Amino acid sequence: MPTSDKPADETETRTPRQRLSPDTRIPLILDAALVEFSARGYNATRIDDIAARAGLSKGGLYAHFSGKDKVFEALLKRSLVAPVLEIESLLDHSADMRSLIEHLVDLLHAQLTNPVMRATARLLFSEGHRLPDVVALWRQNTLDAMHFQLGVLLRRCVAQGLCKDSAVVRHPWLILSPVAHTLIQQLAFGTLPPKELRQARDAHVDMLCELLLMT
Amino acid sequence: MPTSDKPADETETRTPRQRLSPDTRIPLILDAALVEFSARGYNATRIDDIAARAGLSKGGLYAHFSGKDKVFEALLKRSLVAPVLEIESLLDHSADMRSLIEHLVDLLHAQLTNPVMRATARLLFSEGHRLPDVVALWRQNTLDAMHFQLGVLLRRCVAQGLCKDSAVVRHPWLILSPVAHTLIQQLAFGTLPPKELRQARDAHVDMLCELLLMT
DNA sequence: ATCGTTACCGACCAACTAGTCGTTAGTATA
DNA sequence: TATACTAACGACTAGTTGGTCGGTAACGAT
Repeated sequence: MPTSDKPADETETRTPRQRLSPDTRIPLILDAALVEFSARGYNATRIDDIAARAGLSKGGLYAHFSGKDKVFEALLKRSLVAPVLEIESLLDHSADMRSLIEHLVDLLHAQLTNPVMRATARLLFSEGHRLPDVVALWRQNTLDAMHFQLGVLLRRCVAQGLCKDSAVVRHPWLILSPVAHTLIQQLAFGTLPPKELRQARDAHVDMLCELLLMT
Repeated sequence: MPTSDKPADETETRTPRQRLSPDTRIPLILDAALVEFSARGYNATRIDDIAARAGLSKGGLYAHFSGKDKVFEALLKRSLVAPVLEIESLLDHSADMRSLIEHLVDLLHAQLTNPVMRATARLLFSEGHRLPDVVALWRQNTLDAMHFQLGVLLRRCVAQGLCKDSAVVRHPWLILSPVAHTLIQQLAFGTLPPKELRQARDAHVDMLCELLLMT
């Protein structure tokens, strides 16, 4: 029996070589980068780790991206396109104000439990200063757009006599703020138990009902 | 004129050697570490940078701390002792509910504009996972304590007939949440212009008045 | 003055890692 | 099957940085 050309006790699975087109490989790399970057931050993440998770070697990765920072940039830019809030789906409930509020809060909290969104948010806060223009773009496309849409929606409800003209109608970001609080807790303390999340959701609904519902 | 023993164009001020007692040097090191860590994150910060900002060399720094992680730990632990909210100062205003609310919101927003607090918060979110026990301690000492104190205060106001029994009385964290929203914006987008900060403050007051004031 | 203590210096080392590049091997086309 | 193309490999380089250590100098005590 000939001795193998590799040490015989190699238990690792040596996937021979997987050749993929850039269109399928690049998303794999970005998925891997999201996991690695958000787990350890930009500097502590090694290119080799991203490459390994994406199923290729560092050299292979450099065939698709010219540097670590380019991977990071592409990663954040990809997350720009995701719509955060589909206001349209709220219109189905616009007859009953309470169910509209509940649906809205549920939509917001669903974002909180989305791991991809959480990872992106963590990167945005801790490493966003590397790409100020991308962050500014995200602010426009996501945060400001959300505030605007909420404002339009609520003012229409007021005009239709469905709800009171409250401070949160004039300042729609107040509606989002309880979610910001929960997000901060999740970033600082890790995932919250479902019970606490449900309580946060209910408290949020209570407050909005108190502010908006006609007595 | 004899040539100096150093290159003549050395413009840097070579402070000969400043010998300080640990009691005065260590705070200097932690101050420097807060600036450096919060500006660039844990991994991107070099020991030499902290040392230079603290006015000594790397070797000198290692006379006080046995490693980079120990500096970081001492830094976060120091910030634990700072009281975040002096509930007592609110009691002076407890006669007039509106002025109590305004004073409370002003206290919270003052924290937001405190650069030390902002830097600590940034570190807590982006690098807190390195020291989970310190973070847990911070949660107990600061966040939970604040929620508790707010709850006590508000329930007393309700009992005295000063304000309504609102959702925010049952869930005091809702009162803090607009501040969380502003904090997130500051972390992601840098310092906000004073005008926006004032608008956020006013909106916050408006909402709380709407929720709490007897009509 | 001298002596002991210790905060501090700075050259050095060892480990780590971003990025390079000549080579290898899948895949498509003829 | 032969050939061209290119995704992928992996050993290597160059630069960076956490940590060490023998020595130096400031300061208090006698």
